[in-house]
Amino acid sequence: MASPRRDQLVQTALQLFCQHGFHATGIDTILAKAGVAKMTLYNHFASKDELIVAALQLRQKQFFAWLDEENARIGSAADQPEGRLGALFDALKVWLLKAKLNGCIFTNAGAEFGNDDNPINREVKHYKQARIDYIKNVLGELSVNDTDTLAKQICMLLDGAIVAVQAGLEETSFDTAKNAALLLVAQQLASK
Amino acid sequence: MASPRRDQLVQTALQLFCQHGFHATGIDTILAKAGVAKMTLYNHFASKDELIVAALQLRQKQFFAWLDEENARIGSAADQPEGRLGALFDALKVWLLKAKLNGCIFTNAGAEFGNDDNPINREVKHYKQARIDYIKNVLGELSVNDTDTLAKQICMLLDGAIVAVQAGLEETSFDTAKNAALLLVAQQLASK
DNA sequence: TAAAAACCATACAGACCTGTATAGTTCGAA
DNA sequence: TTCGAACTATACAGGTCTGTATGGTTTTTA
Repeated sequence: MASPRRDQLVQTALQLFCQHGFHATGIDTILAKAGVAKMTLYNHFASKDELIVAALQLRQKQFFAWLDEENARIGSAADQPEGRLGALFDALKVWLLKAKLNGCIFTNAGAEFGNDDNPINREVKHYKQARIDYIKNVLGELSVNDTDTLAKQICMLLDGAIVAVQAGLEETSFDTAKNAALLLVAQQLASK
Repeated sequence: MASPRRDQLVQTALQLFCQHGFHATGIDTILAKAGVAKMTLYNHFASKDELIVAALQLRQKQFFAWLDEENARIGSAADQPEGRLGALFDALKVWLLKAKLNGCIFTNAGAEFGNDDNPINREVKHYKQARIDYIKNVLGELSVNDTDTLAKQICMLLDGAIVAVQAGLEETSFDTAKNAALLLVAQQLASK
């Protein structure tokens, strides 16, 4: 399954899909940039859609690995609930403003591939749910009530901020979202 | 400028773009469904991109006209701030769950057309800003401080909920977003 | 060292895409 | 009734797309 050519393909594909979208990125463009022959691609993947799924899986793996690192780093530096979640938001802002990143690739995939039940959309759903679960876990350590609802609201604020930045509104949207998230957390802590 | 054929084209295009996205919807598909000849299209529009812009403008016009109606209807029924904003959210939920609507077409357009400065993205940005301004105006009547930040946060929650539903998560996401919005408003009112 | 697996380069099939060319048709207004 | 504008129908140019066929080359493995 694993192979240097395959990895090269998936990484290049992910990068190009992020920049230009899925339909707008042709197989030949990916192959040229990756320096891989077309037959090699179709030896590893049955179709372009399979390559897209692999690229989404790679992104998810990268993202949560990065999130674990950041969380560990923050965990030892901030004990206060607000500080911890706030630091996570700050880290996410850096991640999301990374060069040539056009919004959230999972949101973008959902936009491009209709609302039917296909492997790509399943990957999107899986990512969004995993992100909620991750935040829920962080909140759980903070001993807050109704972590499920709160985690969902935080993720909504995050996705909303990404959409706003992608649309060309101010990059301070991330901070605005962060403030809202902290207010919601504070309210939960107060009502406990 | 106005013409029955042109209107038919833009309406049909809007519907198909909503369902299947922009790249995935070909000119011929639109023409067949609209029952219009290809030369008629290129007599009214210089390119497919111009048709896309026209479709986005139509959607924006429809949306704000509908929003005005709902707002007027609500305004006479609910005087309480929470009731009014909550009713708006409930109305938006109905609008957004309308059949065959795959997320927010403006968010989708932003996803499909990179992050360069083109007429399509300008339309997206214009819509997102107009929506913020509208909410800000509603909040203004409620005499709340810092309406700008609050309006942006509410719009983020809305876009986040749309993304969540589009990804296949629960439709109750709208209610979860609504609750968060109401909490944020209540907090503003309390701290005044 | 010999066989097997992975990969490369090129060409191409077949479909679909946007946009144009051309000629005929409907239909309202002067 | 005649002129002109808007529309239709069809064909096609030129490009791009995914995916396949074929045959040669490199690399790994036994």
